[in-house]
Amino acid sequence: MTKATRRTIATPPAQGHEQNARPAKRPSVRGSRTGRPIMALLDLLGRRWTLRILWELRERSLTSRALREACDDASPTIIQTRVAELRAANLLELNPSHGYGLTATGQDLLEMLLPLHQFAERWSNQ
Amino acid sequence: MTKATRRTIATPPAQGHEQNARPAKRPSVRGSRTGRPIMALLDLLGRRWTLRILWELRERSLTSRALREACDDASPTIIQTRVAELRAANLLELNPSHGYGLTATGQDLLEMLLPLHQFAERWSNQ
DNA sequence: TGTTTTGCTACATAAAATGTAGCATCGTGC
DNA sequence: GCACGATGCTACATTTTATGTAGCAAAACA
Repeated sequence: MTKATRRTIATPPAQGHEQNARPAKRPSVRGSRTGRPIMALLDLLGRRWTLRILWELRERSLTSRALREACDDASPTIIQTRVAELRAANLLELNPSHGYGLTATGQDLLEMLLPLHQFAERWSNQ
Repeated sequence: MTKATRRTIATPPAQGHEQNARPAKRPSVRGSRTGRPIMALLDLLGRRWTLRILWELRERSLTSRALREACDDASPTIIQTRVAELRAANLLELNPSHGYGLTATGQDLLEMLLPLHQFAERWSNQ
């Protein structure tokens, strides 16, 4: 691979601390090497099921199994992977009593995504 | 595959017309079968390079090659695939003189994504 | 005319996602 | 104590997707 090397740096791009998460296998984000956090964020959100996971947690926490079911029964492998990435990115946390939920940062992010709901309705009727 | 069957319905989910795009190989969106446009949208945006492509076109049109370079020299195969999907979704169009650019709908969508830039900056400094 | 540039594709290789099964742990009820 | 179910998470073989290189045909220049 001689082109854009992929996913080689930690998440968030300039953090330097891995609080709140066990070591994910690939706790990195493509684009973060450029020093452009937006690229790192777009890469993170552009991975399969990531947006959906955040969306499903928008108004309640879910256990890992419930989250999986909410995501059209996606395979546990990928849900665990995405959840680990999102925890490393400090967007998601595991509360032993309630399951997975958004962090304060994650809620900030989600608020920006909520308008997508209305857009999607318009878009589907075009 | 006995679980969630993937990407079987046209985009946007309820359109019924394929204006503005040559037949993409997979002009469909996972989740659209549920009748929940937001799921279809999250699936579309959650494919690799899709958010990045929209982002790179936020303030100017780009030729296919320029778009590819802007996307960290991603492989032409996937850029063409994503571009075809976005055209089928009526978010992106090809203007023979300027290259690829956002449609009016695409611009609507992008305006919702612009705040991500500031969020990303805060997020990377946490 | 030849030379670029364009949009796009072929195709072999590498990487990621899927689907099934199942492990270890923790709490609850008995 | 000890089943029992639910939880978080993992193994692994198969399928799907992405990558990287090369290159084609058509259009736009020169």
